[in-house]
Amino acid sequence: MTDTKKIRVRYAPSPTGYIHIGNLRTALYNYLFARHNGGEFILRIEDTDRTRYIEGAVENLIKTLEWTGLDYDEGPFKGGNYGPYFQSERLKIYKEHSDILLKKKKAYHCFCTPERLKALREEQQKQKLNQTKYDKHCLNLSDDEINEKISQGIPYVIRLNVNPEEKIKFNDYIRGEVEFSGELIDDQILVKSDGYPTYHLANVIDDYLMKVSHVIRGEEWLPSTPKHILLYEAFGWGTPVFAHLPLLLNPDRSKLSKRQGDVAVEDYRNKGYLKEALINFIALLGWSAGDDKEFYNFDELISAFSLDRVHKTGAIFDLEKLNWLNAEHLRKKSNNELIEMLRVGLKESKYSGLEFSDEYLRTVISAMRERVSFIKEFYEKGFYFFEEPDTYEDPGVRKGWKPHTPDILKKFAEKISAFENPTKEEFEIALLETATEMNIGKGNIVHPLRLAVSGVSGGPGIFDILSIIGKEKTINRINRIIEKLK
RNA sequence: GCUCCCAUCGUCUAGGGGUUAGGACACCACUCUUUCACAGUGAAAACACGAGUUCGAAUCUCGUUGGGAGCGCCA
Repeated sequence: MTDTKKIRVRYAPSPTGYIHIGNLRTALYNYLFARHNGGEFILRIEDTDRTRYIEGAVENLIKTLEWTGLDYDEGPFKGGNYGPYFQSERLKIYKEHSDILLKKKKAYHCFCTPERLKALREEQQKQKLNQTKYDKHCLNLSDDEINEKISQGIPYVIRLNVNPEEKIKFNDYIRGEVEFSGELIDDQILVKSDGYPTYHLANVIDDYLMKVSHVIRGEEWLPSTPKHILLYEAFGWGTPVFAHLPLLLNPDRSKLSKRQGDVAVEDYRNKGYLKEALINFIALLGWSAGDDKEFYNFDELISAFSLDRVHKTGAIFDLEKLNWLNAEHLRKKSNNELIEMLRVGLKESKYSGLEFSDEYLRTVISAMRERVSFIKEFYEKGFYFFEEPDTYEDPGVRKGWKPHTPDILKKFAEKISAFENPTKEEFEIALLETATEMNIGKGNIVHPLRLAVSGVSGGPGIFDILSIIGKEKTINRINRIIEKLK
């Protein structure tokens, strides 16, 4: 196997407890890129911050990822040839590699206390220096001094030794050539005093060892990419292709954040968004195939996706369009699929104690499917299919309810009593006859009748509603509204 | 503040030297429907600004302005 040319990408989240919607987009683009090109998609857990350990976060992350359908080829609980896939289990590897850097003098021990560092930063800020960065205070410690301090148990970190003279240039797949001056780059901490690597070190080592060909990540990493390049160079390794994705934005164009709405994938899941809609939507936030197609299923995305057509501008996460897409995807579902989904929703609703036949739900679905964007709307907008209306929408009452309306409705109730189990057509006949015999327009019956059976003034065709709820309930509800509006 | 990135309707975007600057969401109107929705039709809505290159810039170059991100023993 000529592994070297194989496309391998990774999604490398840190286990914060949930997946940020922006991270899902990053994961999706990695996934689509891999699948489109017959490459591999790796999941790696970046859990090197012990202070942020959250119980169950990884499981939750994987569960959410599974829900979205982004299946990975290598990763936690699945394995692969380049594991382990938890960074916390790769400490030995990082140690070996930081030793190499130390030996090559590309990195050095630093014994400065956090207090000194803080004071240094403040001093530099006060002097209005362009950049606050480490002053290489510990760079020239002799081997003896270093060993002495280590044996005394003085905590230390390992820093990258950056040559300020150097210019770092690289070619970003999405942005083209980007150049940084070495004098602005800090002597980045590579290994923390607890012995754990920082993101920068671990990320570079893992991407190299895992043979990652393309690093596709958010734009927020662009400024620290030179550090990573320097690291690849220090090890004498070639660099992967970097592709920095545009950010997902709040409505005020700042980076998408909690403060301004839901950012966790599970929030959207809990709100009843379809994974198909969410995936479709975020795929289009920063990428387009170049045509007018907007509705995609998963396979269509895989075949249409190309990194070349990812653009550079951040995109606002616009709920309106997501809602529309959700409705579109929902309407594409078969009745049987919708029955299943509706049953799940019903079980979590206030109607959980009630029993409904598939046949009943099917009729409700046909009546409502053009009117809903979410599953829950079947029983929220169409509550009158599941319970008696208790209140009556006010504009409907004021506009349609006249003094003689109760008589009209009573007449209609009489008419339908004559039928055993009236069909939609028979309900219609009953209404027609009522109108003729009382010499009134149909509207005088239709609207109050709708109000009586549903409590609201909008919804499916009146005869659809009547035939779904049936004769008994219709008559009961007519009597009830007459009583209530007396 | 410094570094880097970015700039087409309100939003997502197409278009990359010659276009009536196209589509979608949202909004509005009309049609259909005695309701609501769906659908259809239509309206309104954008190349941030200034120079330069060119016969000709939304498109190429530079600058300005604006926005964003990053500057941690977080990732």
